[in-house]
Amino acid sequence: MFSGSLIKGTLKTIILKLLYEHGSMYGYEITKQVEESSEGKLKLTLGAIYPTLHKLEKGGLLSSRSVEVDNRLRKYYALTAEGKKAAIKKINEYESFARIMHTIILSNN
Amino acid sequence: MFSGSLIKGTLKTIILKLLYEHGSMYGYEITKQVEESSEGKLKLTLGAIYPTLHKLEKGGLLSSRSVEVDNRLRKYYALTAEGKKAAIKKINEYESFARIMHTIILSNN
DNA sequence: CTCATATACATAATTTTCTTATATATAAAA
DNA sequence: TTTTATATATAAGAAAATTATGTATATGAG
Repeated sequence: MFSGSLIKGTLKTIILKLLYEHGSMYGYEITKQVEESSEGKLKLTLGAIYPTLHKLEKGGLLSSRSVEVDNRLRKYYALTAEGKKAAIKKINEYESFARIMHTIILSNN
Repeated sequence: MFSGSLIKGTLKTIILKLLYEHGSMYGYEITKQVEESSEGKLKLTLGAIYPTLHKLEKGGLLSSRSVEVDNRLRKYYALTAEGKKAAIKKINEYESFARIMHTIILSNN
């Protein structure tokens, strides 16, 4: 589980990407999905997820609808048209950044 | 130049890695090196570099010596024995994190 | 000769982003 | 019945960066 700080700056990218692929998800589901696809190595904290979802919605990138399941509320989020553009942009930015980090981290000079 | 936030959490790793490969460097040199190897795409701010170098030194990972060159001070930093261990650890952590991000970001499900 | 740019360090104020703690509530399993 | 899982929300605090500011020398352009 990393020293922690590496997750910083990538949370929005992860959320946007997951919603881009899955169509619509709720907060708790996002943490479970990441935990699963990382084989338990990356655990997103809900205290970070929820404020970020709210912020993205306020910024017009997400829309939400609340659904009652088993007497519990679930708030499903989905990308708006603007959100889809932002998702693609963020993913490209991450790829570009990862390439640079690869150059720095894996070079021997 | 990324939305900015992606650099967060990777600064220490970058510094430790560069010092690991170059033996010893000064703050300004680190920013130039990163700018060059990223083809101008990644610019580390000196307002982040200097406090981080001080912090790493205080933490025992770096040692420093000041050298006067052209009537200007240069503060060269190098890894301590502990710093070398930390560098290797940080690099491994980054690689592990990058692998997970790759799984999440580049998957279609 | 002066002004912008480059070199070189340092720190303070602010902002961004995340962690940890707290709160509420239902349901199932031990 | 108490822990674990599901599900959301927010507040306090810490961590890490950006932006702004300050000092100082050197060089090249105009």
